[in-house]
Amino acid sequence: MSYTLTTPLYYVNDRAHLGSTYTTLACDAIARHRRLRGERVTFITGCDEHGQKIQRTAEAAGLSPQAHCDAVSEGYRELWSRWQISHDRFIRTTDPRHRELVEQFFARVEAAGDVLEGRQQGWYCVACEEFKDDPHEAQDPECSVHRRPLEWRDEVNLFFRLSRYQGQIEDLIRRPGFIAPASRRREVENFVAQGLRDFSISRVDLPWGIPVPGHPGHTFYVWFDALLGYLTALVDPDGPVDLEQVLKRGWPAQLHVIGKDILRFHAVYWPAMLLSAGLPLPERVFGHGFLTREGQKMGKSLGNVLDPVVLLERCGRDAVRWYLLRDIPFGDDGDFQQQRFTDLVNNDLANTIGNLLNRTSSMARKWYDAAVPPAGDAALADHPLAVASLEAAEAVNGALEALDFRAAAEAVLQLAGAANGYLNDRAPWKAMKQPGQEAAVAADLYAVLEASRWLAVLLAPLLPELSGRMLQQLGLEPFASGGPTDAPAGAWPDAQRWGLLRSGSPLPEPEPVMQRLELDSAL
RNA sequence: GGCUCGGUAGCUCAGCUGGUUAGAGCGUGGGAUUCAUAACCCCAAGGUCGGGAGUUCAAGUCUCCCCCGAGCCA
Repeated sequence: MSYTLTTPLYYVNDRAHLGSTYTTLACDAIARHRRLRGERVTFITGCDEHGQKIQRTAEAAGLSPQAHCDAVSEGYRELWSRWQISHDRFIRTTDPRHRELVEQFFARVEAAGDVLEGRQQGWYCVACEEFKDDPHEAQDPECSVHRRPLEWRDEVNLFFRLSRYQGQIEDLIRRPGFIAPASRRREVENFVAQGLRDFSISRVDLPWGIPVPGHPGHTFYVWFDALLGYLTALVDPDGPVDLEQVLKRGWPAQLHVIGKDILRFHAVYWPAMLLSAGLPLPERVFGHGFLTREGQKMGKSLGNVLDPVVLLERCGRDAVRWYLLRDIPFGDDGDFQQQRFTDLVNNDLANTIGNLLNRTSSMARKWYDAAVPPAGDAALADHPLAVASLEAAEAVNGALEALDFRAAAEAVLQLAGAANGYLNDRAPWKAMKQPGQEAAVAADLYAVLEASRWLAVLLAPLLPELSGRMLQQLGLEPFASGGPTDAPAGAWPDAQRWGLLRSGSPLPEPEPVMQRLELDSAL
């Protein structure tokens, strides 16, 4: 089984922000889950680097466009590395290989008769890189999105014959699961129902772009070139560029994760382009929501931008991943609230899960020679915690399959709650003071340690690092989920069996696996 | 202005095709406990389900209008 998923190719107009970090973290969790299940994953991310907006941003900074792109895309690379994102490919649309692929793709589209020449006249927003439908006679119109003046353009452009694919696109978006979450589908359906219009795929007098072969003076419209980055990413990094090759390297993608604002491009334009070029279509496009902060939009003008680097340094990867994945329904908009962030991280991770392992391991070490106690009856499959563990595993696997991180996290917490409750009911610290209770206490502690092992197993896709620390605390090896080479196929599913923790195996001295957050000042 | 999605306890959200006293977690208050990261466990208070009208024996759940938020298209 092979699974290809993508983040958007981030536009290098500005540095990475919390939104792109959120998207990328979510994709990372999906990629890790698939790898743990033994699938061959190709996780693609990268940068979209062409367009007039980039050119002007670079000029404003006194840099060449290339230097600007190099700097910003390097910033992304570095950020993903700090977050330990497990992407397999990082594609830049300024990569010379990308240009070759775009040329090959365009040749197919042109051969299919889908490239038309047309005159485009109207008001243009450089920030959107789009023509607006404002009337010709409008006086100093501005872009409703960017509140910046529009520029008058009158040029001959190349158009992609989108109208030809009306029927096929209608069929596609009707397909259950193609547009996710399902609540986003109708919006696209209505858009398509209005009738698809050919859209322009080239610009004239725009040096910072890929030249259109056979059409001097034209460069490709950024979106046309950017979407193709998903294909370039799959081309063999060392061999010659061959479009046909992507079919053997993971295309079609199983999943494009994007922000809800660019759903139309991915669910309508992109599939039509692929149809024209005779390539198969992606299986699913998931449009997630946006993040606000303390109820307000984040923005430079408000000065409330949350820098992912600061967040990482002050709080750590596990905490941020947990908060974003566990508290924000994937697909909906979410609000980053510092108080809630600290509350959830401390409660769930430090207290409920971390402390459970800590208290149990400490008792086991104290009374059973610093080792996993004899299991006794606790090894049986009908032990209450065995049942609870199995249920949690089913819930986690199902939820992750459905991209419902929140439900997965809740299932983990439920198991942790059950284990804490069990411990309190059985009160081994009391029983231990009675004579003849050693075997019963041993079984209870074994059961809770084993349940803790399950917690670590189930957390592996969501919080690989915490999972690893927990396993080490139990004297076990962490799961590798970060790359194609280091995942022994089946190790993770195999770990989902009750009673694998071996009695008598040594337990290291307990150390808190999760530090509580103490955030006195604002981030 | 049009389309789409959302507006349920202080906070984040569940509530399937309308039907007993509207649920969970966090936060708050109280109790119990000491194995543990002032952790864990138990209990409680808190909501006229954005507003208004309507359909129905019965509406958070259906219809219409309005208000607020988000995205898309104008």
